[in-house]
Amino acid sequence: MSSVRAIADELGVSVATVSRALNNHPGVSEEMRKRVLQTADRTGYRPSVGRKPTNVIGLAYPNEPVRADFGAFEAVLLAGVLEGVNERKFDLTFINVNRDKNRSETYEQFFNRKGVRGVIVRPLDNSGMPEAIAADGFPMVLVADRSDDPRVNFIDSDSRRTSRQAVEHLIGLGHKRIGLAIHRVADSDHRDREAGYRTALSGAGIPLEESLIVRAEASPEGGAMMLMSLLEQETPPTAIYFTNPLSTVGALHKCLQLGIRVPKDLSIVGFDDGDIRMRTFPRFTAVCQDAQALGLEAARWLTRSLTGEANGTFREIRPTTLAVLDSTSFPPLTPVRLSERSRVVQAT
Amino acid sequence: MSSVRAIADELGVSVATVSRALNNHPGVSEEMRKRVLQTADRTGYRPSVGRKPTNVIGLAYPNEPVRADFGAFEAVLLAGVLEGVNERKFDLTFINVNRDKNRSETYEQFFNRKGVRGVIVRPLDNSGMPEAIAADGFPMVLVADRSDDPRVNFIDSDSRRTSRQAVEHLIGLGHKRIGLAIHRVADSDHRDREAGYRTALSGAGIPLEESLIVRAEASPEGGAMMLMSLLEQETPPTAIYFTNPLSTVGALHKCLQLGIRVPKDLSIVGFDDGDIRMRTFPRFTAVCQDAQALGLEAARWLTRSLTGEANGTFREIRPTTLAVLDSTSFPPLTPVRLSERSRVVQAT
DNA sequence: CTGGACGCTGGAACAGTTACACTGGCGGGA
DNA sequence: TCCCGCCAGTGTAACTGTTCCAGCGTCCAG
Repeated sequence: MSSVRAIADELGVSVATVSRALNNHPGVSEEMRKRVLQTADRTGYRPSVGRKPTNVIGLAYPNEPVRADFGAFEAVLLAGVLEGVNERKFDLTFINVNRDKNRSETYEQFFNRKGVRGVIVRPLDNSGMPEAIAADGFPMVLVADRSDDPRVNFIDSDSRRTSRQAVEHLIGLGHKRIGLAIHRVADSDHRDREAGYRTALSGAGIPLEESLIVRAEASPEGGAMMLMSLLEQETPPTAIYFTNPLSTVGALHKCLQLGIRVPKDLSIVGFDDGDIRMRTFPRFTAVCQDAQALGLEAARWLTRSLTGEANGTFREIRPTTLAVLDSTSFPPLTPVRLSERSRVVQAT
Repeated sequence: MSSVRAIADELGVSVATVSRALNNHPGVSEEMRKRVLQTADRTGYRPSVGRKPTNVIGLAYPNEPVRADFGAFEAVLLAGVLEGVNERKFDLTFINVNRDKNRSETYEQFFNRKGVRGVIVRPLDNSGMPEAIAADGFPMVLVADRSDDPRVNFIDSDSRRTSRQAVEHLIGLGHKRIGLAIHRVADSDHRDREAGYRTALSGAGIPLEESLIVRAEASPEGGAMMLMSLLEQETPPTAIYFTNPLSTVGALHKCLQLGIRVPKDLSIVGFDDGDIRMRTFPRFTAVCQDAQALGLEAARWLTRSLTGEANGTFREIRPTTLAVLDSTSFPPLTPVRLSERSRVVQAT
């Protein structure tokens, strides 16, 4: 293991210069900084202040500032992560990567500077950050997403299979026209859910109609909008799969408002990260993702990996489950259709 | 500012002994540890590893492990705290006090060892922890609770006044029998809400009936239970104040299940930390606490205090607000009463 | 009585950071 | 042209705290 003094000796400079270069302090030339960083990287330098080991892992958010709309999913995920790090008596700290990371430092240097031994990465966009961290050789695990890069450890849930089951459940009840209400941005989760939907339809020989697929924000308002937009069509669907908890809640709320009886008039399958499906009326049939388990297992593996109890790469895809509750039933004799003025009318 | 070497010189011992004593390492006599700690306390010892300043504040939870039932309130509060620490480019780390704090070390030593410059304290019981931290002189702010100790900085919201307004709102609509559904453990929040209820009733000259006050867990199930228990009474209330978001959600859900029309058959006032009141059916009239602002202002003050932009003590009581939505109306001609078998019947 | 185990302590070497001094190049004014 | 001052860049040394290993005394078993 190299030290600032080893690096200083090798380059023929002083430890002060090395320290300044490593910490992005002013007063050191760009040329010298580059040489120091190269040597540090090559010799595998890790700072160890006073040799004291610190048992902290970071929760790395790429976006700044950390999302204000701290939704249910994030909260449940966090609860799992906290439980997981607690098992090995690690601490958890939030790290705002975009805010603090210097352009010229590697991820390994950045996280070392932050004093964490490993990171749980929660990406919100396609930044390539997980791959870059893994390439730097820093202990990491990506949570609630996946990567093709073989160096990236991750845990994700696959909602494709269960999404297919959910739609097949609707088909089995007799539904022929099934809508899909999906998040506007197509991350891997929502691609899975759409793929499951398409597979179920084609498996049952039901022709796919692009007009039955609508997109909006993953919010209650978005859910209400997608519901309306589907039910205002000429021949509306008799069942809808909402691929997101918040949009499901919004749609169910709108149904109560409009007097649409679920599941008598319309069947709804939703998506659930926690237990929201139990709190709506009616309780809704849902594709369920155990967000807490995702965070728990990610933190567990990372901490065990750091204590030497685990090794190798970690690539886990957890299945989701289908919970059939009260929002799905047989299709109505006459499907519900909304007029332009958002009033309930009977379809012809 | 003293250092381990200064303490060692003063006591005539070695720095190794001082370091061991300060970090609760084995291999140092209890007598020696006590002397070292006394001297450290007296000279105002603060560790500064390599003189590197660290801008981290801790979120101190007294209970272990950190609550698994990470509810909406905690999540919203945390979102505010994260936003607040972000403003001054501080980091946030979770600190599990019961898990890590050694019995023989002071809070100041403990937090210094953890590497945080200040703490936001979120107590879940009457542990006396906030007072002890303040007595140690460590920068702290208590959030979502208050203390009589003049050294304790805190931010809390006062739901007493608005609770009174809420009940007066019901009285103004013509309600005479108003139930109170309250959390089983009487923390300062729930004491406020009960006090507001009592004040409103006595102000309107309505005699208080203890049978109209019921207590249960702050959960959807608890809310449903309290609803049932109130509506099964001989002369049930025509309006109920649920002092907690989750119990309100549970009660409204139960009403939909039982066919009780809110607000036509029964008026309900709830409590909201975020925007849950907008997601239920009907949207419920609520005493609203801005949990995000609580966390935001706590973090803001603490970080500003650490950067020298603020000083003095911080004691803020934020008012709650009454949001009148769709769950409150005039009392019904014949109040709803539930039989023992939980079926809707008409009261005589 | 003696040897080993053990508890406690100190010396020294280690980790990284930073105040201060120094050097050399550059520009501007006499 | 020359000299002074400034400034960027670097080194020296002093500082922070931690830990390995040796030493010293005590106590107990053989």
